[in-house]
Amino acid sequence: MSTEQPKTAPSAQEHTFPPPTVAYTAQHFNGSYPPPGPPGAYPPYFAYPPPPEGTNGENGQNGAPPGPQYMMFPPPPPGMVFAYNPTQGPGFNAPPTPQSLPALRPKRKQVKMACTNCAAACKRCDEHRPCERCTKYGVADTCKDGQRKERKKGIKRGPYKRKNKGGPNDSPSYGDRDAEAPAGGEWATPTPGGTAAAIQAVAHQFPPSEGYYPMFYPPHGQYIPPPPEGQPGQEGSHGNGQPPMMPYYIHPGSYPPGTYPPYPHFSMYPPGGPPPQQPPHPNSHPPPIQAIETVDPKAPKTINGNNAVENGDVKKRPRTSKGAESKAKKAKGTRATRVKDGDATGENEVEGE
DNA sequence: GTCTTCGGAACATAAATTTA
DNA sequence: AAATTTATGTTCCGAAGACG
Ligand SMILES: [Zn+2]
Ligand SMILES: [Zn+2]
Repeated sequence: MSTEQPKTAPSAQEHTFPPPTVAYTAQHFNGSYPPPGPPGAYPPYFAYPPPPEGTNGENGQNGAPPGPQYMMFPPPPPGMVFAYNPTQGPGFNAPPTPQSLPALRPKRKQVKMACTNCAAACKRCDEHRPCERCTKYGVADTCKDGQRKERKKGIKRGPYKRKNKGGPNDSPSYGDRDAEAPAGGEWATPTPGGTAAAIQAVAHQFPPSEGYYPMFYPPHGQYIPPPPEGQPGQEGSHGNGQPPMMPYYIHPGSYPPGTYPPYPHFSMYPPGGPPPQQPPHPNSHPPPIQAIETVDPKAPKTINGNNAVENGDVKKRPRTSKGAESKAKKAKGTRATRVKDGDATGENEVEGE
């Protein structure tokens, strides 16, 4: 893979599944996905680290990724998610590629230059003058373009790190919206309302950690209820299109050393043991289906699962008193002059008034 | 509840660096 | 020269405060 993020991808063992606060629905998975059970009982997907640099994934032996049934290979294109197990790629052949899905989210567009009022208010502007917002607030007369200051030149930088684009084993990071389609065509577009679209929605809810790719299992199999509490979960195998095709946990510690990625050991239950409670009777009626958007315009920030508020840490914001937006009050100095990092030599000032 | 304010993620893109 | 990476300055999302 390439592209951004200097972060270290967690190992398969370390990977934790996001909590399935499910919104993916049975109807999108032909009625058998997700399997019934308490929240958190099943991971929504499997994730594996990408193949190490310099390997080509031919046989799954030392240093190379294993076959398609275990490894997403070829790795999913950026911002894409495979709807099914890939069945084709270097080192193996089978029916055509699985369906891939377009980037999860469109980029936010912004105007080249916001008017001073909008900039001060940190609100969306448009290219009209007066802009819509100023008109709405009755300050059309003060709707003017701000002035973008010139970037400073002559600043020395350290060496650039190569990002190795287009190498034979290069595959972009999941969520990379800028990646190009592979030679020979475009990314497939999911049928709205179809399984692929549903999976896309799932991917949206559970973005994989950096360096990981999501892998979803289609509901070809039937649901196999978990064994009674205290009993070990049934091991699952797949790859031949056989059931059960449902989420299983990857068990750590069962990897042959020296292989990559380690052939995982599947279980219905997480390494910690079976889920605390029994699911409702599997034959009971499925829960009500809610519609899921293929592309949610406002989902939690970031697609790559970094950033955001760390631990529910809420930080207080100092308040300035009174302000006026709603009327033809006063639009002050542009907040756009805020300087985030105060280490630059250049200084800037609010241009008074 | 509505409205304003603003922290900081997301964007856009020029400058610096590397490569052809 | 072009291609690529990085940094800088910006926009504006979304949620915290203010305020009935
Ligand atoms: Zn405006
Ligand atoms: Zn305006």
